[in-house]
Amino acid sequence: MEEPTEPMSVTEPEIAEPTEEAAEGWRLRPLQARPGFLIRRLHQIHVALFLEECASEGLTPVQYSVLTALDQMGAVEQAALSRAVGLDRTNVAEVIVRLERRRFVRRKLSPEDRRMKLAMLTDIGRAALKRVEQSASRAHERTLAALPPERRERFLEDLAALVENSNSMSRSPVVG
Amino acid sequence: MEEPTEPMSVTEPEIAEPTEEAAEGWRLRPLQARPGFLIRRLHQIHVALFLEECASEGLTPVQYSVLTALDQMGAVEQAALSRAVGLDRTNVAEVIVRLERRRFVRRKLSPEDRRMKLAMLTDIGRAALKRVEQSASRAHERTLAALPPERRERFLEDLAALVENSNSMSRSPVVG
DNA sequence: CCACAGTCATCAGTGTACGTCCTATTTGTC
DNA sequence: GACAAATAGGACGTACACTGATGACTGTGG
Repeated sequence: MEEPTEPMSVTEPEIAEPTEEAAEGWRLRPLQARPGFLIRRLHQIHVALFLEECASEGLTPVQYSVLTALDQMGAVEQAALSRAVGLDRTNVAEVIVRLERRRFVRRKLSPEDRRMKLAMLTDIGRAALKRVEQSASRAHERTLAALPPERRERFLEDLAALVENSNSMSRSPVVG
Repeated sequence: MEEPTEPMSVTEPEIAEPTEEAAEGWRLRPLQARPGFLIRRLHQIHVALFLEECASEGLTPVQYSVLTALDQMGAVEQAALSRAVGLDRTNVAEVIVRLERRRFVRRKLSPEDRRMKLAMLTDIGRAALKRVEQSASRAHERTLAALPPERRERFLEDLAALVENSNSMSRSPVVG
């Protein structure tokens, strides 16, 4: 893939001030080289890869996350699920509804606290999760394929550090 | 990329060798350490930071991208804009409608090709973009704040490499 | 000159993500 | 036992992301 019509080298002499650059010089970069843009694109790409790999089961990345979390947690209320997967709580509710329609998930009122509806995997859901795991793995693999293995680990560490550092941003910090 | 060489037994003995790990053992990691999860979270976080920083102008990251692209490109049709910002074409249309409602963008039929509606920045839009750029920069800065400066550059390179490599995934590959 | 393939915009439908306001239930406190 | 605070879930509205389908228009080839 060639350069986008030579967007004039970003590494020009005088912007070399690391402090300036780091501090707030993002607008000196072309749009396509800014962190927000790249993160959005990589997210788009991973979702596309995931959907392609998991087309047979028709599961989205988020649905897969919810199923995985339920598999690990057993019967939980939506709020706990929300914290575990870093999903907005209203969104968790919607995802659960979809999974319930497909009989992957069942809900029942908690006997202890009648405010709660506990969600849990059904056998059908567990089987679907099992079937899809290899595909999900391939999607993850393909997402990182461009990086040599030793660079991947470091990339994931950086990713984790950034997420950890700003975990409290976005309504649903992950508490797991 | 080579094949995952078919580990075949899904019910493998639970412990993984490092080689296995790299190849396709993503499901052996906790959900919260998998690439897809981290990428989704970082995207959530950046959006939240961006919205917080740019609350005064009420612009989203995508709207900012579209304004920036229009500023650089002049009057363009939606399809070209879609390719430039890596946004789905139907989504570009929606974003343009929102920006048009706020008088940031104007549209007119192309005199040459009456299939096209050319979108362009208004003076109001240009002024808003100018006002918001510092805030957008801060959002970018905060997103990467956890990484020491020398690590940031490498992280962005990796990010760019991954995006470049899978650019054709997702309906809207970015063409320079 | 007309049929046809390709391009551009739009519409309808699904899913993710978040905010805000609202109700039901539990719990802490008096 | 009454009542406010806290919490779970639901309802509604906005924005992004993609698929598939349709209609308008263009530039060809026959």
